[in-house]
Amino acid sequence: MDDEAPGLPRRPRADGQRTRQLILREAVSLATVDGLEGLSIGNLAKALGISKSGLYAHFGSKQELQLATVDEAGRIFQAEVVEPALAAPAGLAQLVAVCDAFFDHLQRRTLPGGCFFAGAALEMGTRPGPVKERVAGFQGAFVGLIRQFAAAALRQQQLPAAEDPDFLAFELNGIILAADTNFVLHDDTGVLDLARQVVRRRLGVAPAQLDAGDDLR
Amino acid sequence: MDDEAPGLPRRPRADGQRTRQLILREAVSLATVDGLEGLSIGNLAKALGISKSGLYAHFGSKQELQLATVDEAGRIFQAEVVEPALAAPAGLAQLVAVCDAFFDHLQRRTLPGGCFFAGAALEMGTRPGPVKERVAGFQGAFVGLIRQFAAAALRQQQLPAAEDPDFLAFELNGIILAADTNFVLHDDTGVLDLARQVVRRRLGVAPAQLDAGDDLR
DNA sequence: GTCAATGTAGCACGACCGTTCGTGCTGCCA
DNA sequence: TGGCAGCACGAACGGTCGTGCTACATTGAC
Repeated sequence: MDDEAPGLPRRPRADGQRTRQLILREAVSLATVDGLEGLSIGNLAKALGISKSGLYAHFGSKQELQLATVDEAGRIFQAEVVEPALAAPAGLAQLVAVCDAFFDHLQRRTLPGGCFFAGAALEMGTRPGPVKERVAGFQGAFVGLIRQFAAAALRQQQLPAAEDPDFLAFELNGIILAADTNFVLHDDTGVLDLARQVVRRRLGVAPAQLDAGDDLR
Repeated sequence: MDDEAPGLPRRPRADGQRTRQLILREAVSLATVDGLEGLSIGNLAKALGISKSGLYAHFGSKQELQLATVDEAGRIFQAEVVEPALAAPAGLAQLVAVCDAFFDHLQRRTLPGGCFFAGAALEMGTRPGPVKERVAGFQGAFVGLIRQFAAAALRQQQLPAAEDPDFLAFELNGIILAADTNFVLHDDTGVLDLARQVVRRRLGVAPAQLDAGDDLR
């Protein structure tokens, strides 16, 4: 992931890495609003209160900044969506949990422009290069995770035997994308409630208590 | 749709309207690659072999160009997706037809960057203004159309009575978005075959003959 | 405590952005 | 057929883009 050319012994200082981390957090946020390509060095530096060249010292080029931003977005997604799902019991519950974690992730508004990867996938899909490949890698890994959950649920006979893990993963990924698109477009949390119900109805589990015990407002 | 400020009696010439049409077609194509915001006057003019100012005579501002581009994309979508679906018999067949028409639309590669509205919705969702509103209008109308088809199929008892038109429209819209995202990202027509199967399995109709009689290559 | 490495700033560059201007050319209607 | 509005052009505006360069401040290791 964070490979470095071994010929250049770059030994970053402690505060430098802290600044780099702050830059990347802000970069992920801005990228969900302006896009990964529309993310500009000047805007990013202004939002952080540092100079363009000060920022530029951390990343040799805009493409390196984009790659590091994708990785940072992956870390956030891992912490906010994947890990909560992995904490759920394997099988059908995990399948529901990963969708709910995604909807919670949106509702929490960690990122101002919705899901980073949904936007980045459509934006970079038409721009071949290492950035697109990295985005595609994360997206493919996530769909693979859902398929893995679905296969486990099938093995535990918590789903009809006629179900197909690939089909199911495709559908659930679609529900997730539809939720993100409609949420971003209409800024209405009711979309997320609808999505939660759709997931449960599709998987044949009992509807959740949407108003009990969640402090997501 | 094509409203004009009534204070200025603009009486366009025939060749002017033809040029304007050529500009908009190219604008829609470029926008699916560079995004609606990344679409630049200079690039568009260069692609058309005309000057920036010559192009600018047709649209007073970039926003007007964007609005007209969204409308043109809507016309293309209407002709390529909606009208073929409307030609199918009402009910379940229409529900399948609208999805198939969308997948065909992608496979035909009318636009180089996949579905215009899928990209525009995610891109403009974070940018309030008239352009976002117009995109949201088209997107909402399309989901409404799917729901209408679903309701008709339910009325004709071609679907289980437990199905809900809103839920179904949400799911099918999701399948469509997943198909577009994966197709754009991986440039693999196999994704579209998978999507066609997913739709049929979900709706409980017989699998299509994917290789018989379609000249889509 | 010294010193080299690292972090940040300021400045400037060429290119491109959206936009405006002045100026011809030309299809259309009176 | 004359006149005029629509069309297209080249040039230029102020800004911002990504990207370099140099200079100074800060830091960590010896």
